[in-house]
Amino acid sequence: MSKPSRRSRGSITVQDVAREAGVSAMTVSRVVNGGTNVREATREAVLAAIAKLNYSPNSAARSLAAGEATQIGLLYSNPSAAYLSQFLIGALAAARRAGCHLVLEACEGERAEEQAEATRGFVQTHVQGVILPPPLSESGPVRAELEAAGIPWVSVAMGLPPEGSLNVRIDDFAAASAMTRHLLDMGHRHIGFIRGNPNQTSSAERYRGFCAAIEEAGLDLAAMPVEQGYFTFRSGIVASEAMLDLPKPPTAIFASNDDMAAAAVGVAHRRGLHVPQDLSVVGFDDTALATTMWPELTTVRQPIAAMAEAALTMLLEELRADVRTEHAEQVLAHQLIVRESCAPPPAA
Amino acid sequence: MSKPSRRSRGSITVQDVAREAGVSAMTVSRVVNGGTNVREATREAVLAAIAKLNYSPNSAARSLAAGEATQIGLLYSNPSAAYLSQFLIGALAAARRAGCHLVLEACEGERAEEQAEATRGFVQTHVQGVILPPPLSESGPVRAELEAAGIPWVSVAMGLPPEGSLNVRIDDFAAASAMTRHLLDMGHRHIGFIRGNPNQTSSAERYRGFCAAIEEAGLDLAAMPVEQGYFTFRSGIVASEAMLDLPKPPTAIFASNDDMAAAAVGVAHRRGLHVPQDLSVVGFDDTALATTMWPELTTVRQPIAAMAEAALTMLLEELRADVRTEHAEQVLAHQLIVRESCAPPPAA
DNA sequence: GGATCGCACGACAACGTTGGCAGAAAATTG
DNA sequence: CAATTTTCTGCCAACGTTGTCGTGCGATCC
Repeated sequence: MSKPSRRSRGSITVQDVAREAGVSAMTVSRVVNGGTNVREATREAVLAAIAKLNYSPNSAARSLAAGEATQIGLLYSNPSAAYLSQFLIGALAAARRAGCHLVLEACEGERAEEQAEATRGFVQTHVQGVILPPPLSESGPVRAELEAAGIPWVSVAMGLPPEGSLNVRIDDFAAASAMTRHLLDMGHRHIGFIRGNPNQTSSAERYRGFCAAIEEAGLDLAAMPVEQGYFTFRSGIVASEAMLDLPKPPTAIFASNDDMAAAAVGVAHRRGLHVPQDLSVVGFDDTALATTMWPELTTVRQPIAAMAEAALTMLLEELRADVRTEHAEQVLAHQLIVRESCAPPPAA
Repeated sequence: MSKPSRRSRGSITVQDVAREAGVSAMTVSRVVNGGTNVREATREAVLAAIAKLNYSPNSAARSLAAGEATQIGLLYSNPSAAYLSQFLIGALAAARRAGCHLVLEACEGERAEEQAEATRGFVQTHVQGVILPPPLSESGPVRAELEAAGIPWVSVAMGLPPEGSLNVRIDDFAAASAMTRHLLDMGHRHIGFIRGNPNQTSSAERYRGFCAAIEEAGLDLAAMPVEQGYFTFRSGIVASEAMLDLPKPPTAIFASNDDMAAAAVGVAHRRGLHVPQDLSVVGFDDTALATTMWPELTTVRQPIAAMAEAALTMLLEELRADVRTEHAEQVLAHQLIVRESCAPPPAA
């Protein structure tokens, strides 16, 4: 007579599987994780038992026993909603696989003190590591605070990460020059560039990529109109207005992100310019905005979810290896997404 | 000489706190959770010890010992990115508090078989409950599959949830009539309405709210132009074109969501109409889009994150109480957000 | 004033898994 | 074929918490 345990959830445990397969619980555990040093016949028996009982390991027990990191912080700010949701999807997938919890903290303000404050929230909640999506990946106060607390972090999507930091990114430089070449290939010779917020190194890298492609084509960089933007829709309006007010406006505008590109399209429309017939506009990021406008935007896609996954994985590896690794950097592939906002320049 | 445990993470445990406070571990546990049957003096001693040692409970151990639900599914589809990110933020906050994991599953397709397939993914991963944000909250196949597997679920943001279901929502009817009254108060007497996707009951509720406000004002409902939309930007373009092609176009357009409202603004601009001077446009949802357009959109804000939190909390309560509760419904407050896309009708 | 009650608290076991070790089995070698 | 190595497997304890039950103590009730 086995009296049912007081707190039985009726779930299948390693013990059940072990009994079914005629082995010990430890062997089941070995098969489930990695599975070194298990005879093939044994492994198959265990796998069969797992399949038969439809066993799935209890992640709480697992992380308790293994003593692994369970709380990973994610500090976000100024969330381009589209970016954030993709990022969370990727991070959650990796977190579940690793059996760890994601702790979100919002950091709205731009001020150093606000950022430091939000970071201290993490220190108090005992997160073992932190993921920093842009733009906080570049925040001095945040990083100083983490450094002081001895909490490792991974920066995501920095343009030019400092040596010795953990980071995941795309090659902003290469992506921006590829996009510029796309415009050049279409025949544009007078291309305006709207820069991104200078508080992010990716802005500089994108600009550098633009410049490199222009010069490589043998054109005069100084002749290209360049305006300063701040990644916001509003700043894109100001920049585009300035650019189209020029005596000789460009035939194409390359905005450093989609929001500013959308602004450029809006400004053009209000001036009676048709996009892309009269003016080509391209963006960067491929957020949801790129397809909720007309015409749909030619842009650069970042593999956001994959970057978040990579960041979390990298962070966990760092935490598992108790020795501080010197430098881990991962550069993921970007993709040029050609849609309808771009055409050869008007014949005139 | 206490020899350090082999797997010590050096973290503070209940034992440490208990020693510090001169009580037993169990008492610490009681203080931390609820804390019934603890003398005030003891409680204070424990709290002091907790503060001193900066203790925070290990959630893995907690959920293991308490045997609580640890995997909650979240099936999303067609994510308006802004909606999804807000939703995830809320769900994650609640999940962490409860110490449970969020399991995401994407369901892209519209077809019944695809939806059933995605749902079966949950059944196999042993999630104990599922949260269904719109539009899947209304999906027959998904619900049938969950019903068959005996997995409880919570629907979020249905317009008119069926009796006996767990759900969290806002009052779409009231929100839509409030918005309509806002337009009426501004002096509009000829208001066009773009309906939402008929596969969601919230579409019908919003339309009902519009109708009620119109009739309450003593106006002729039949004189108001109504077009069918599908919550997409594209469908909004088609509907707005049709509406503005009318011999007597409306002075205001009420779109059932922000995407379609953005489309209406775009169409107006291309026709040389100024928003809001020549045409007022209002939306619904207050997604990020509402502020990345010009003029910024007057719309209805749903407390998305709060709804997600409420849904998860409700689901966990349902799971904890092993008896199936009959009916739990929670209606959260919406908010009318007045921005710049709305003005009195032109004097003409 | 003794029996009873209720409250506060502690000891112990259990949750489901994995790490360390030791023992058994198989493979290799002389 | 015996000795030795290597590969495989099982036992026990530990991870940090909470549930159950029992004990001690002061208050309450006749």
